[in-house]
Amino acid sequence: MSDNTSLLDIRKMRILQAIVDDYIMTAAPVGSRTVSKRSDMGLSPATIRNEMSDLTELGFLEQPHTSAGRIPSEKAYRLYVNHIMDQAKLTDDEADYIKRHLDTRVHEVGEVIRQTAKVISDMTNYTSMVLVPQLSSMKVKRISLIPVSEGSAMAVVVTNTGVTKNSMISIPESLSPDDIEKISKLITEKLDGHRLTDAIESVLPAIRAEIGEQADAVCEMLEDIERSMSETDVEVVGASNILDYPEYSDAQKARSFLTEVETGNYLQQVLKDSSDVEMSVRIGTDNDNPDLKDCSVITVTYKAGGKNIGSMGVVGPTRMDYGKVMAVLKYLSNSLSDILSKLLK
Amino acid sequence: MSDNTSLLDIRKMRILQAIVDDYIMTAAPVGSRTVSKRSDMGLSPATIRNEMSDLTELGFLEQPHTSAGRIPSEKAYRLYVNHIMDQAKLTDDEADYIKRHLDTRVHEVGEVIRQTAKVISDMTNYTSMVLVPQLSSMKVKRISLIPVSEGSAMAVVVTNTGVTKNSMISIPESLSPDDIEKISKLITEKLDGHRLTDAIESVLPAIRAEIGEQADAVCEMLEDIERSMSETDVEVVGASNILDYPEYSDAQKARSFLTEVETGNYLQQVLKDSSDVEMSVRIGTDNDNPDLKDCSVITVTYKAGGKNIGSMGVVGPTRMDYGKVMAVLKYLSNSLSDILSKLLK
DNA sequence: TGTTAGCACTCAAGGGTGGCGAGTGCTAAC
DNA sequence: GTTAGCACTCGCCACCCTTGAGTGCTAACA
Repeated sequence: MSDNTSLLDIRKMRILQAIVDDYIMTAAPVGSRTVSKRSDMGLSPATIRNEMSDLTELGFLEQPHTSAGRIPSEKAYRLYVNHIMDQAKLTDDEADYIKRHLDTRVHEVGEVIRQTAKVISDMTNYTSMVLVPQLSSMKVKRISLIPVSEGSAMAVVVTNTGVTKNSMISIPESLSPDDIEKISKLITEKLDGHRLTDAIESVLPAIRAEIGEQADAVCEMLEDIERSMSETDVEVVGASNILDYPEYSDAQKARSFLTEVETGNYLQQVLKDSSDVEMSVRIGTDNDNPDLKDCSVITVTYKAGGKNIGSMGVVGPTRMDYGKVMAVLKYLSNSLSDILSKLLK
Repeated sequence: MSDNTSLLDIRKMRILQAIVDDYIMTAAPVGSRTVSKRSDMGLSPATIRNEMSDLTELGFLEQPHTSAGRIPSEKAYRLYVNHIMDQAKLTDDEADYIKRHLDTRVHEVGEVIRQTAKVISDMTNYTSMVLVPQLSSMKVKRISLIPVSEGSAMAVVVTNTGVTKNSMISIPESLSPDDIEKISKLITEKLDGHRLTDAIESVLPAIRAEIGEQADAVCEMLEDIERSMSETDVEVVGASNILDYPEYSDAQKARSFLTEVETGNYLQQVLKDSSDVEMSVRIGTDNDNPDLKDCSVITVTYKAGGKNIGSMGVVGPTRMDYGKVMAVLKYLSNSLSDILSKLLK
């Protein structure tokens, strides 16, 4: 991958940068004259043409048809992101915008997540997505069971970091509300400090010892809780932004993008898969999802208390303003981590 | 409104019906020949033309340009929905589809709501929305406060119908977890059988009498709970379906529709406003929202235990298959009411 | 040897033209 | 009251031509 660098001399790199930069702005094939006109280039169109011809041969550029300009290939975007691109910094205005819109007084995790997704989407004008903090890696502080009706209860799990999640579970009819309260206390006591995923193996024996008769029922409940807690939620904002980009002016293309985003399965998987790499960039067919073959997905992680607890990202056309998006995501990763670290203290 | 009926003789009505039916199917202006060819009409194009000319004068039809056919006006859709349209019944296949896809074994309200929204959208191919059951009209059975971290707790409200809702609230630092548990028991006891909205006026004095010192803090908490509980959630599915209709092939139009649906404020308001009329139909500019001026919104209510507890509906182009949508919604209103009545018993 | 000017060539996009067909309104006859 | 006939309108489409942006190649130049 990084061998690519040695394949290209500095001039080719600069020309490729010019082409990618221009194409990201305009979505129109870039011609030699356009590149040559860039003040800092100092080469005639003819020379540029020769270089562009080489770049095409090397697989970095493509030609929609003979007499059109060139457009960058996926390979070009990868090189661009890894070696060429200017690392953008946010302007003061942009940093300001984030500060004003991430309200640190909000005291609910879900609300902060939604705000963050909104800010990402507003600043980049692409589709943003934020995974809500994952419980699986955290330690349980408390599990409350609240009787709701015959045969059902709400389970609320609170972790040591203060992240909460709740879900309805079914309970055996044989358990009275009092029993439930007792069990609720008991499992909180036993699970305190353990991961939920370890619950069944490590803690159940102890529970079984104390409540012989109902043990099976409790075991089932715990499994139920564990199952529902491992379900992930993801907040998606700005899906319709895609319609601002001419490559999606075709209703059919837009439709398949939006359907994919609406169901969200693939993107959720990407966020989960990337939740341990600080920043990941998937360009075009890196996404093994045909509906997103002309899209790029960039993700970053966020932390609380120094530990990764979730990830967030952006989906947009392959012709994406990588510099800007990466800068925004990096900045917001820090902001969100700060806020959550305080919030979940 | 129903005066319109007397303005039109039966033949005009039948012609108008033919035109609306055809336009709903094809989205193309309907000409006199097309109407005449309908087997049951038995009139020549020329006669139809005369009638169409009258209908245009009366404001039921519009002409995009001289030599095009006619398209129905909003006024025509209103007449069509109220007096002309054949009341469609679902086919056996469709009823079957619903039975198979509304899994009655699911025991969580939220999940049932999501399924319902999905089914509506799949069957109609428009955008569906379902308001989750509203607590405001129900009586409280239990309020649990679960300490999460210093200064914050999760409040879980359970109503007598078994609907639950939870939210984070902030609590005074001075309250210990034990205090919270005590208060949780106390307010459950006092509020049992009351509406949450009455809580503060009717119940607080009693609470105040029992816990003098912390009463203000508790009062604030209750207000906080009440506020967050009155927030409504709405499940929206199938927004991208709009791209299947040629009137939204223009990216700009599609964009404004999708943005409006994505933020959801207006539609949420409509659902809330219509939560006491069995079925409501808003056609075009009935929606005082410029982004939806070419859309129609149809809503129905659903019940549990004989009482309206929420509403759901469909948004789509004004050229909407009203008969089908109304049939689907009516059927699903019953199904959902049945399921919820059992679920929330 | 690298750079550049010149030139012939390609091809998409845009504008103009004309025919086609769906539709209308009017009139006159049944 | 209904209908056939007819002249007229106008959007759509296919066709053609022009334009212009862009290319590749070649030959000359530093």
